Amino acid sequence: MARRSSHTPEELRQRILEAAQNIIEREGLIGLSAREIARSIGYSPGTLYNIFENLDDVLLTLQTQMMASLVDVMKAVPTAETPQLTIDALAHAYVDFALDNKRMWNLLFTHYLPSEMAAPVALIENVNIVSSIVESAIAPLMAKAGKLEIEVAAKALWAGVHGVTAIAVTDKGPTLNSATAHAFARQLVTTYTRGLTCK
Amino acid sequence: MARRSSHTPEELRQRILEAAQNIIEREGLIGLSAREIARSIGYSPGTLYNIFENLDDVLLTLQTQMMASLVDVMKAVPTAETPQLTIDALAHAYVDFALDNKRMWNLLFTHYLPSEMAAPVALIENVNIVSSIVESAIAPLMAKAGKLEIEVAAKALWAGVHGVTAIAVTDKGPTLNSATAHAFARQLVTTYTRGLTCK
DNA sequence: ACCTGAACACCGTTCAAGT
DNA sequence: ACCTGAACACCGTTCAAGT
Repeated sequence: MARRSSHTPEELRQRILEAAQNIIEREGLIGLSAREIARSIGYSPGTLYNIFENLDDVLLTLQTQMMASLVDVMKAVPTAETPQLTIDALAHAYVDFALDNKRMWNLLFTHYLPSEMAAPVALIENVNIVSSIVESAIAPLMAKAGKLEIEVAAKALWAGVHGVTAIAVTDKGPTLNSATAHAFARQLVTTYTRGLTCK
Repeated sequence: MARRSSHTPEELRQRILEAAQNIIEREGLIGLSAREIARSIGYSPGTLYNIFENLDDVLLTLQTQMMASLVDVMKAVPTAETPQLTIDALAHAYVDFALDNKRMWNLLFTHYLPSEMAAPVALIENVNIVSSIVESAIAPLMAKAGKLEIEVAAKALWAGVHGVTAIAVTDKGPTLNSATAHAFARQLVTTYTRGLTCK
């Protein structure tokens, strides 16, 4: 039986990705399965494997899309009056993005690829773009520093903001959680940038 | 069949935990299954459920053990000549611990509990102990600050160190990875503490 | 009391066979 | 060309039955 083609391959691709995202949002990674995706779009399990290599490929595609959205959000942050304010705005946008997409954002960092599978180029490229946005924002505070020094300073700070976010989204503690994430990110950014500019 | 009792319940408990840890170290969370644990200790799958509630219970117990080791490591860090050096040593110990136990350390933060299951008290307690160790180390730098202010400053910094570690252990980038983690943690600690003490 | 192993309701993935 | 669905080799978990 077969050849229903009520959907083009691209449509099918999108429906699979949407279905996967909905399942993850609803039940977390534990609830996700190839068969469940197939059920929810009304196709047989085999169809998934005509379009994607396997379930990890679906997840990897979702991660890539997510990272692209993050880059869009970060790029849309306007340059503020001072570098400090720009960095603060970037951190705010980053935390917001994570809080708005907790489960999917988590996916970006918690799903370990089976080692045979390489991360897609687009994903790595976008990680670098996020880095470079922060570097551009931090550079004016480090007039005398070299390129490498700026890169290190930016990456250390951003890893820090990432850590605040990572702990906040788990909502496990009474102190650092979703409700207070922005304040903690600001504390980190403020103190760190003061440390950079202060002798 | 049954009643072999070549092992006491406590022995069995330990063998299950060890087996689980070995599987995770070897194949990651993906390779872990109740049946695989049972096979590797030479018991039937059902036996696992005499000792643990389910597989998540095994994982949670492993997380608790891991967190207890981390606390031991952090407590063993001696107070150095200056608060900055003490904090740096604590960060170094934290990063080292994570690098020495990459997969298990990851477990501490990446395995989402099914929401019906509460984190064990011992686990939460130990998270608080780590916090308080950092707070004690940072307090001398903030003589005029209140208790709450110190807590926020310590938690923000530690979340930052955590973020550096989290990105480093994935070994995905050419810049911030296992080989450079210590340097990035130091950069963060140095700059942040300078920001704290500098007006 | 302790342990088994069959049973149930699931998985991911493949691929011959249908239209 | 596209899709199916049976098949294979797995899961987690339960629980009657055995010693």
